[in-house]
Amino acid sequence: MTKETASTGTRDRLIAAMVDALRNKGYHGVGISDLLASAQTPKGVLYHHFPGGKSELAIKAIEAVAEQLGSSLEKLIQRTADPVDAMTLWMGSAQKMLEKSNFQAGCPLATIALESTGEDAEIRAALNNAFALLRAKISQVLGVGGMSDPAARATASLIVSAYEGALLQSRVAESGDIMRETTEALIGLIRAGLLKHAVAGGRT
Amino acid sequence: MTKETASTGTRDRLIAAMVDALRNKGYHGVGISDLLASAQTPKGVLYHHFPGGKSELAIKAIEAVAEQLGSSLEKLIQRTADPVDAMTLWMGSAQKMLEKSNFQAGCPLATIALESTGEDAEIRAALNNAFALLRAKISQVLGVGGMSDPAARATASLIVSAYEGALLQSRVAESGDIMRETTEALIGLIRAGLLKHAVAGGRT
DNA sequence: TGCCAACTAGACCGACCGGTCTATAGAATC
DNA sequence: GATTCTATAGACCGGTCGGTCTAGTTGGCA
Repeated sequence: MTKETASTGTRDRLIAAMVDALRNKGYHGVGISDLLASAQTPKGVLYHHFPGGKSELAIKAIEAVAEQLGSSLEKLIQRTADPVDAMTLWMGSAQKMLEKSNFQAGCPLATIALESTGEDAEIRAALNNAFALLRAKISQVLGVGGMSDPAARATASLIVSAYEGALLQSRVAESGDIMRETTEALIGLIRAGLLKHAVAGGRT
Repeated sequence: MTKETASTGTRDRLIAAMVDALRNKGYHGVGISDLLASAQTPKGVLYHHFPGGKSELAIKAIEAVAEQLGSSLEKLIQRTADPVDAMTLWMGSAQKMLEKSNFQAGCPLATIALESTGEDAEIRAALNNAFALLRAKISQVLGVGGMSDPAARATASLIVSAYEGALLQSRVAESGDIMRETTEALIGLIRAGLLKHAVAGGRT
């Protein structure tokens, strides 16, 4: 899909600008001119690389985020023995990014997810793929940690939900407290649940 | 704050239109003309009732949502003996609304929360109040259920996070599955946690 | 060297954005 | 009955939106 021509640079810069914008203001919050300015690019270039315009750029940005998010999650997992520790680190790193940006930069997927309507079918599909990938990766980790398949799936959904919801609340609170509390409660409960399973032998 | 004049009707209709819009498209996704059309109102009326324009209307809408959300949560609590059951019902009712709207109507607070930037200080303050109220109400319930204060606070943060994150994912998936899984995992873990505390006598 | 494609560059456009302004209708006050 | 205040009504405005179009520039290849 990536064209591998001489100047992938401009294209990548546009995608990066869109990702950044999605993090900070959302899809409808950015204008084309903002994107062009932050990518240091004139207008024609955008429609050369993305004939579908703003929405196509957004889709490519979503796909790029999914890819990057997936691979960074993968790396984290390989580096961390305990899956629950890995999840704690994951939440922590998101919080760190939020705090470093002075509570501006959230998840690039979340904002456009809420802005999208039923008519934005392609955008929603890309987002759904991204979230599904995220859940699958986390679910897989939990499975390795000894959780049954349906339990791992459900817990993965909870983790991603908590992640997004906590980022959202921390952003408007302009404080990391909510995210810290959420992580603490989530991880605590998961550990307690695992312990109980280990003791009770998995009886529900 | 409410003026109690003859025609609060128009004012309320505008607020309702904004709440609806925030649910479905977000703040930047709606135009003034959309709002006026769905409230069946000419332009001058808006700036008569809300001199601050679109953003003031949004703030009033957020406050209205907070109030309504708080009181419906209160009612739910009074009707439901077990606090954890109440939370299950709460998640369930949000899911029902989402499904009934064909996965268009999410939480009116979440979208504008992510769209807002540091410059939208008043909007963020209103949102932060709303979320804080939500967490406080839930925390209080959990306290009644026998949880220690810091644990109740943290768990309340987790519940609100899970609620928002699950709605978000379900919306783009156009399926209630994620929300169902999230609720299942969340409630299951909380029950297990309570059980463990009851058995172990609260040792962490 | 000449050619062609990919890419860069920005002037230009109609539509729509949020917001202001003036005019009017209706109720309340004297 | 005149006046005043609140509310309704919509024409109007400058600015910005996303998008199109044409012209130049560059690099690879025959």
